[in-house]
Amino acid sequence: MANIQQVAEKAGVSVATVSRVLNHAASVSTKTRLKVEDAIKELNYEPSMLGRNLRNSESRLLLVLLPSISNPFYTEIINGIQNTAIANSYNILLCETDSNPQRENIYFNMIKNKLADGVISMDPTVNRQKLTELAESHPVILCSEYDEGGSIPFVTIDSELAAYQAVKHLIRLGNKKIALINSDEKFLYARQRRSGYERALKEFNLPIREEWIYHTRDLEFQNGVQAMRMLLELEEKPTAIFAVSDTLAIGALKGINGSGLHVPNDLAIIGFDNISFSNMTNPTLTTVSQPMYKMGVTAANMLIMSIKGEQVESVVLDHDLIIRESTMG
Amino acid sequence: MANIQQVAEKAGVSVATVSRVLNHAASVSTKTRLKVEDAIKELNYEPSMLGRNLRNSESRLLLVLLPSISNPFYTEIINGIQNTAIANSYNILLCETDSNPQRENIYFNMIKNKLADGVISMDPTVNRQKLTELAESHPVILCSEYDEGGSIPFVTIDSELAAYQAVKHLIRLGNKKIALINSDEKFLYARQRRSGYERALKEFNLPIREEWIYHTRDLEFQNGVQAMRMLLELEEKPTAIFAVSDTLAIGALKGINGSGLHVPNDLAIIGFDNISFSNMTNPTLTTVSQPMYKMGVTAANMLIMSIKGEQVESVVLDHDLIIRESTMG
DNA sequence: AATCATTTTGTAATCGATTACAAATTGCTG
DNA sequence: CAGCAATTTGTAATCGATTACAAAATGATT
Repeated sequence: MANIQQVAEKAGVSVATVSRVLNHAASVSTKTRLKVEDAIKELNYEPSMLGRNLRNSESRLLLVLLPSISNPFYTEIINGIQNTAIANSYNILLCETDSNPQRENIYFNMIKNKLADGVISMDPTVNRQKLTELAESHPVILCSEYDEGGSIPFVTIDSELAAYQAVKHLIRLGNKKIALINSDEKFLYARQRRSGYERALKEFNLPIREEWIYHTRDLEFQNGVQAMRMLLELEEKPTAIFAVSDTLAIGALKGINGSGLHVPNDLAIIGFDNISFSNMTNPTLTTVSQPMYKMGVTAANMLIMSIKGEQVESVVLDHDLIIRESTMG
Repeated sequence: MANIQQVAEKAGVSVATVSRVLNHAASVSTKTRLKVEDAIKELNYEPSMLGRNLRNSESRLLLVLLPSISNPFYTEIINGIQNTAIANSYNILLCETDSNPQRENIYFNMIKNKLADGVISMDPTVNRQKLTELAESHPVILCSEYDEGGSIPFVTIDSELAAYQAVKHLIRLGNKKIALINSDEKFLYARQRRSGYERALKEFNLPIREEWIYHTRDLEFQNGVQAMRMLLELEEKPTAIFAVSDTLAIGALKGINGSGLHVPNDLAIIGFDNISFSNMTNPTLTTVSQPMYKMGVTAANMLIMSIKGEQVESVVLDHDLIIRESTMG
């Protein structure tokens, strides 16, 4: 791989001139520009990002932190981020943290070391303290999960309201015994969705029963299967389920199918996220749709503004309740 | 962010000594080492990857190219890659190419520019010519999809054999009319799986009928639904389906369920990949299991060896047929 | 205390780019 | 063609690390 020095020699000019050609500086005569361009082509030269970044302190790379790529929820968000990034001549690097602090550290260092210009974090398990610290000197945006009262700009939806509306939909269908399959309430969205769930129940004077609230360890299908198994063993079984993610809801659906009961006739079920698979289940899954692509676009735009040094405001986007077969009993 | 210069000043030593401490060189006296370590802590210093990489021509970063993160097939492979990388103090960056040559280029440049030390490509649509060119001077490993007769080391399974066995299983169950839902045959795996399908049919003297072979554009669920819709409109309908990916098979399952037919009683179905969803469908899906985690581990090990300058040989791993409800008619 | 071997530290070049400033070239005018 | 302004090009410092080599410090031996 040739370097700028060799190009300069071949073209019979100085490295400064080559650099000017590379950066489309106006002050290069057509004649020398052509000479340099020929040399570049002949040597198959491409400028080193490393040298350039070191000098410029900019990489035009954006980091996207996510806990696990196995959750299809992130797919569309990433598309939105990527398209927006590319439109602004940035590129993205996906970083799977596996909720592992050591890995987080590595990626944080990439930011500190100017290997990347900014970061969008979608990892709810990320170390808040460290992220806040990083955000003091580097551009950081939170996407989907955020910090109440924190200082980092975020883009998200109103989880509480979405949960409230979902549960209200179940109540309107005549359900009085509604279970919640929640994830760990260390996550803000989990607390908010529980709160929306309870608000709806209260509004219709339905009791909030602890045994109908199940907390899963992760968001894998298997956790949903497990949750449903527990709920079906109760003396007083629920007639409807609200799960805080589609993966859990699909697991629950599986659990119900396995027990001989029927969805939606015996049990109605609502998920959250509208992942592509939620439309492939039998029956198809009623779910809350987050504007994932738009979230990605918004987060990327906010980050790019932030890199430019502009102030950015947090954004709350709209959601939709997508009614499908699993609540058409 | 402090630099090595400031640490040296604070500790009252030269930058060389600081660098030696950072790299655990033996020739530093305990006294000065402690001084330097104190200074590092006090200044909250972390070495710049940029400066270091520029000098060392090594980044300890591995690139993983994949066409789309929405395909769950890649999830486990990536886990294998990541764990292996970390065990060897490498890190990985996930690069979604979207089968877009421009994006590919960007990531190829990262390699050329020493922003990353090597690349594992899982993208069957990647530009072979360019990749081969890159592989002449940089470590490259192909994972899953590969090049027949190419020079780049790969890790994969025997797709032809797997398809042959899957179709033979359908034949043994008494099926005589077996359809193939294939993807675009520009992909090697698609040609191989078709070939295995045909070998099984021939062996049992069953006719190969073009109208029972459907080619999809992509591997999305929706493509499977569409394929099934076409197959069910045929005058002579198949009694069994072999789909070259679980996503297609799940889509097909959906298409069958929607038509009032029953799996496995009316139609048996086999997928390919054993993605986590395949166990969540109703009925659960019989499928060919690729040793995805192991593929990831193997590919990463091969790449790391290759970076070290060692010669590596291509590997073909074993697969399994996982028999579930969709073929238990 | 002088000598020499060994250990420890420092100096300065290097990686590949960018850019302020200086220097050279060009073009124009009288 | 001298003189000056405008344009074009080159020189050298810079970003932040590593490391060959030189220099200094330490310790052992006589």
